[in-house]
Amino acid sequence: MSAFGFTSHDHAACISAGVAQAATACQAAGLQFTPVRRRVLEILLAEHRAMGAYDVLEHLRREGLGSQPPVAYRALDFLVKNGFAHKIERLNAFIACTRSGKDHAPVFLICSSCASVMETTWEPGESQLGVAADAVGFSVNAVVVEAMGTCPACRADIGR
Amino acid sequence: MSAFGFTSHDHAACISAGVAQAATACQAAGLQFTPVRRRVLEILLAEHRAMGAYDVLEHLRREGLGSQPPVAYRALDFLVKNGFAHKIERLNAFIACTRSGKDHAPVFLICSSCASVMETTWEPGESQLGVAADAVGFSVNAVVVEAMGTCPACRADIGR
DNA sequence: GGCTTTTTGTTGTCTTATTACACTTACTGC
DNA sequence: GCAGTAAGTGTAATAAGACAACAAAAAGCC
Ligand SMILES: [Zn+2]
Ligand SMILES: [Zn+2]
Ligand SMILES: [Zn+2]
Ligand SMILES: [Zn+2]
Repeated sequence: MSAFGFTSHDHAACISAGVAQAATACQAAGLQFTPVRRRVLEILLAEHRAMGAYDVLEHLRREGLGSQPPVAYRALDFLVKNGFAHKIERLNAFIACTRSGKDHAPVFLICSSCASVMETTWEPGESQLGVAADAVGFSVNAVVVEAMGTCPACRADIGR
Repeated sequence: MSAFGFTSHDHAACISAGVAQAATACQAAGLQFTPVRRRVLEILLAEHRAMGAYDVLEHLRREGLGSQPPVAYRALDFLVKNGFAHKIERLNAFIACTRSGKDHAPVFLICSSCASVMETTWEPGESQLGVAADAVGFSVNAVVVEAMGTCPACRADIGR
């Protein structure tokens, strides 16, 4: 059982679709979707939670796909750079992108109780951010929005 | 020379005002504004840039105010917890708050070329974020918005 | 003064991330 | 197919960032 963001869904399909999507995108862009990279993406997709690089490495180690930190970091860098995963700065952790393919400004809702993460998007242009940036002559490349809070499941637990 | 955010200003006044502001607030709240804490705030205020905990520690060390990491981390934690400074997650670094006192949702414009940071604010409620969070039953406690980009000064340098 | 709470000093350790270099695999042009 | 080049992997070592734990000192309180 798991949650897409916080709502239930067909998670097995969710994983295979994510991998297939990435495979296609790599194909199209002439990128090498190597075994390690594929596996790391699967590992991230397996949980809608942020995982530390060393958590990922632990999986790889058990499967004989690599045992030193750079193996995990390199795969994660690849996934992040090409938009298949995101880094949650606040947690020093990584998560598979659920809107892969589309160019998007991600927003993360992070449960501080169970560490599950939901990804959504926004339009930076519409906000005061764009206005404020323009006003001082700052040109924005990338925006990170991370909201800490409590997910529905954990709120229910607290109430119980 | 320096920049308030990215615009020029009376920086000496900017520092003393920040410290005085914090001193008053601590007084009022019954908090101890100890020498180390004061000094760390001054160090942060001295530059409108994000400084790592170990950068701060280096200053303290030279001034004989402490030499071990916990000294810096404790002072920084105090300042962050009480709203006199913020942590820039993206940089693992800290910056003095320029809107101290007011309860605010900070937004940071971070220059990836020179690491200067400008703080501005927004209204989370008005945005899609609040809407999206409400829709899935997620309750938001704190929001971090960090925009990477290029500040006016660095844009000028590039153009040159 | 005596008691409690807060802050500081210090040691040690843990987590996260990167550098460096040898080696292998994959692509490219012929 | 095969050299030459670019991209990716294996491994060791180390840097950078952060915190737990405990003893000593200082501040607040009665
Ligand atoms: Zn799923
Ligand atoms: Zn939760
Ligand atoms: Zn200033
Ligand atoms: Zn602030």
